[in-house]
Amino acid sequence: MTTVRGARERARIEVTAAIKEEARRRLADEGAAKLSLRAVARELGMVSSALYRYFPSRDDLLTALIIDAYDAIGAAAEQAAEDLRTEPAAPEGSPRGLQLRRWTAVCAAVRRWALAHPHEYALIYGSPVPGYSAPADTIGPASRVGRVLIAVAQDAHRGEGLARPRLPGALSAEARRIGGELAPDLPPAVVSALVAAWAQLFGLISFELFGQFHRLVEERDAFFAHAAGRLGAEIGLLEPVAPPD
Amino acid sequence: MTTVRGARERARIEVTAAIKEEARRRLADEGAAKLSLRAVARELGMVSSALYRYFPSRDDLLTALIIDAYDAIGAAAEQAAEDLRTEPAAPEGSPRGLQLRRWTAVCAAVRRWALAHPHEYALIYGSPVPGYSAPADTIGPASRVGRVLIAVAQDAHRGEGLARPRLPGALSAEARRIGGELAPDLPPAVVSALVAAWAQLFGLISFELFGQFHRLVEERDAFFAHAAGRLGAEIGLLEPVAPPD
DNA sequence: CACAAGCGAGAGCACTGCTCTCGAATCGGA
DNA sequence: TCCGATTCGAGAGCAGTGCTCTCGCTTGTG
Repeated sequence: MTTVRGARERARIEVTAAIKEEARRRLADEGAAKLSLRAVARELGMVSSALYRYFPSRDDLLTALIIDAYDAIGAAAEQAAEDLRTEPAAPEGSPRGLQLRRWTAVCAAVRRWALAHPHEYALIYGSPVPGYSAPADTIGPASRVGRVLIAVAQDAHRGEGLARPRLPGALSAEARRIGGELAPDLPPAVVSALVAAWAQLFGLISFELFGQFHRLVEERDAFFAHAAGRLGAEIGLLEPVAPPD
Repeated sequence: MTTVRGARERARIEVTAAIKEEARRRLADEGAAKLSLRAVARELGMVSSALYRYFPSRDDLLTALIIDAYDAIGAAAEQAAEDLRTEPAAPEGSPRGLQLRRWTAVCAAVRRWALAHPHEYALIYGSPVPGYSAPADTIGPASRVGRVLIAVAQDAHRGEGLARPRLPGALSAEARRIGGELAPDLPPAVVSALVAAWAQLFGLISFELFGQFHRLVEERDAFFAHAAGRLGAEIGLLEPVAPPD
């Protein structure tokens, strides 16, 4: 990619990384709202004004953290999808069963990352920060998880097809437009269901993480796994055999 | 309820209301993170220290706003459910169809309130504020929307029943526990689906409100209506007639 | 080698949440 | 009616914040 030209540039990269690292640490301790540039600088043994050589404002630091967080949660999702790209050991289970397992595995990986990095998750999927509107740099990384979900749906569709009821007229055109850019091979009904499932997935995670399930849902792993499976069913990833009775 | 005893108490109530009103105004302008007690006090023509007679800290002011917001969005949901308690004009449509319409109407009302009060919505369903853990006063108001969703499901179940596939073992006991407190008459599978649908509903709303649908979903009313209908189907609120082919 | 660019340090400004003290207004009981 | 107690607004003050500007020192480049 970009090559390091000299000692100055190398130092700049290292200091930038150290600032983000320390900021992430303080973020995990006290949350985004209490994250202060001065405290980060103090902890790094530099004076606050020096930090402005690396990030022009507090919002720019937060933006960098947001991009990193999107990348990290996207990488977790991609890794989970990659791990199940081919049938592992057990030979039983149809290809469609495999894609459903992939789907729930991706959902579980996203949730796992969120539980492990609650404040970074809140940074990207909680309320947008003060008067802050996402700059263009974030939209790429922000779509990584969505792209993984699309890829799983595409693999399943290439396998044996995803059947969904057709959509109301207005939505059908909309779904065709969305699908045209992201997944031209998928039926509009699947595209529409995918977008909804994508949002709903983060609804489940956010409610768990932000305390709405407090004293309500206890068996959270099982609850989430089941709900993720239902989301998969909603986009057409059905279990191969429907158990009779 | 509580009666006003004298001029002092009446003044206190009025000033408290004025502070919250002004705080809400500034909240809508600049978001929760930039809401400052001093600015509120300044706008009200009082000195900042005087404001502490009414709210011991900034977090307490935010807590009051949170409770009000939960109450407002809960009231919006309750109103929508009440409006459709009995079949309006059109006589066609089975009772189950009515409950599905009630369900989507409640979802739409919640979304409408969120779109009209984005910052207040972010306050309650966005990231929890700085190191702030919800005090006990909020859990009552926080559950109003959920209770409305439960009530619609209960009315539908009393009508002609809600059929849901049974749950995996671990979840069945969990759903029975949850249902025991909130809706003893509902089958565990419905309870479980309700909790998931509740979280997923706010996933849809949050993604729209927090900009994740930017340049992705354009026909948002139609998209949401359809997704809310699918959520209703997920708890067993099926359309009376399944269109063949 | 000289010039320019990058960098850290320090001072400073306007702002914040919050505390404390001090009078004035108000209330309740005798 | 009066008087002590409570409540309240005003002001000063403290520690902390984001951010700017200036001043030298260091480092890379022509």
